[in-house]
Amino acid sequence: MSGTPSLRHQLARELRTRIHAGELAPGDKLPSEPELAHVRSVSRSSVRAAITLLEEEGVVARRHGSGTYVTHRPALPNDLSRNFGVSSLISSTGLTPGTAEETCELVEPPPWVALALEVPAGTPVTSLRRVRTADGRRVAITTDWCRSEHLSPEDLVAIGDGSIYAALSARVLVVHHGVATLTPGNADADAARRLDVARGALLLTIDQIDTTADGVPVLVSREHHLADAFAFTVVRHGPGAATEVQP
Amino acid sequence: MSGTPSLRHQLARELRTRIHAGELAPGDKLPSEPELAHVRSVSRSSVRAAITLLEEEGVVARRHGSGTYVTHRPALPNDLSRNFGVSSLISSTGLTPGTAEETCELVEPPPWVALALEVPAGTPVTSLRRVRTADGRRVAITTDWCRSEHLSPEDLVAIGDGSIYAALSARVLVVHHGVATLTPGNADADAARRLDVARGALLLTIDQIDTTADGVPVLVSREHHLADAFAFTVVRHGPGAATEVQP
DNA sequence: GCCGACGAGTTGTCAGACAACGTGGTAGCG
DNA sequence: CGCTACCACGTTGTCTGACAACTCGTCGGC
Repeated sequence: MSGTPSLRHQLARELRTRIHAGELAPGDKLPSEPELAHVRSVSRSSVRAAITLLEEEGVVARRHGSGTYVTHRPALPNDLSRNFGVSSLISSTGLTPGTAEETCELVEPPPWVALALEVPAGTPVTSLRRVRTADGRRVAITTDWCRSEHLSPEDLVAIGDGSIYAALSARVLVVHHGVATLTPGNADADAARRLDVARGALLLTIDQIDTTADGVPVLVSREHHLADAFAFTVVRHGPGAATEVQP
Repeated sequence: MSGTPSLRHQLARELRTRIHAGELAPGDKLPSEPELAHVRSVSRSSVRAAITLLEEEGVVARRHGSGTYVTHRPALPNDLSRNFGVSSLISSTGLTPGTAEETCELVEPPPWVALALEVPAGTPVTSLRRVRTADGRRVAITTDWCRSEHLSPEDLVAIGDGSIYAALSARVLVVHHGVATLTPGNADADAARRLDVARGALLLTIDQIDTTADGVPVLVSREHHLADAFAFTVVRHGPGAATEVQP
């Protein structure tokens, strides 16, 4: 697919890395656009486009006539607006991710999953069920479903610890974005046993539908997280800046 | 403060409205950049900058040499990445928002709130505590804290049903973004009484710190939502597109 | 019928210019 | 000495025009 990302995305990525690396601290002023353009030997248009990306991400803020500044923004532990897997979620806290009780099979999905995957009810789909651990402690139950013609159970066992996203990308099914729904819940008997906690323990459930840029759903997942194992955060923009809902 | 938003933001807003209004359906191709520029009598640069904003929001996707297309994206009931108040959250579901048990006073905040507001522990701050209703049903408990020099208790009772954000904006304290943390929980005795539910009922708690573009914290809030009253969703981008965490 | 080349249309990048705005310094005034 | 008004400079915002890179339908040759 798209071999090289566009120039502005490369530039944005460079700047983002420099900022996150601490080279540019919050409140610092970025070099001026003409200067950045000269240093990298690109046009000012491209630099501007790149900075616009970062601005929309909330990483920097522009001030007309003054300069562009790195915004004061806390390092978010687990930014929900980014689509990471559970493994990177765990390793980002410094713990070692692991897997227990992995089950990979062809199953008849729950109705809501069939609906999300746009397959007729009753159609068998590939399912991957795992209990995830952090430094050995059981912290989450995850279930992934995808259409059997996209990934077969054999494909899944082959990838092992690799990301499902990577496996899908190899099949030209690049996940563009996912829509997640969050609901609190209590552990039922089965979940309590798998997670090795008392029945009724607090869980945060994340149901998610991942789709390509064309709107084709490729992956549906349900994750039950132990409430005290993670803190989920999200940056919320606005309120005035954008978005009004209409009836 | 910034009287007029920059041209590209105006253009982006227009396009966004047209798309959300259904004038441009998912999958549709936008008019070409030169055409949009000509129709609105602005330069192509500004149109490009506007579309770049929408692209980063995930509303449209560009394809080099082909065109710009509206992405397939479901209408999200309550997009967490947007910073709306509880009132608009309720009214967006078609119900009528209301308030019960409103308390507005000067209090000594919990330590985490004092920390977030960057005031010495023990400093009295303005606090607004409300039980929110939807069509009369009690659905959420919200508590807002802000520094007393920003908004006094008298200011708050004056605004009545108006938004706190609006009151802050009038004081040149424009909220740029907020960072929210989500945790599941069970209703304690007090919460159960206020919400008129059984003790132990499932709640979703949202702790949020709103700051200006300069990183000045202006509003801290804690909201306890009845789990079955709302569904919170968030769009998650990636995974490949952006963001790699580094140690 | 199939395949390759072509061309119109679109986005991506470049270059240079001027306008709008903030900021700091400086000269003038009280 | 302190304060204010003004001005020059740097930075971002927008405009104009051009060309490169790419997509996709079409048309001609085989």
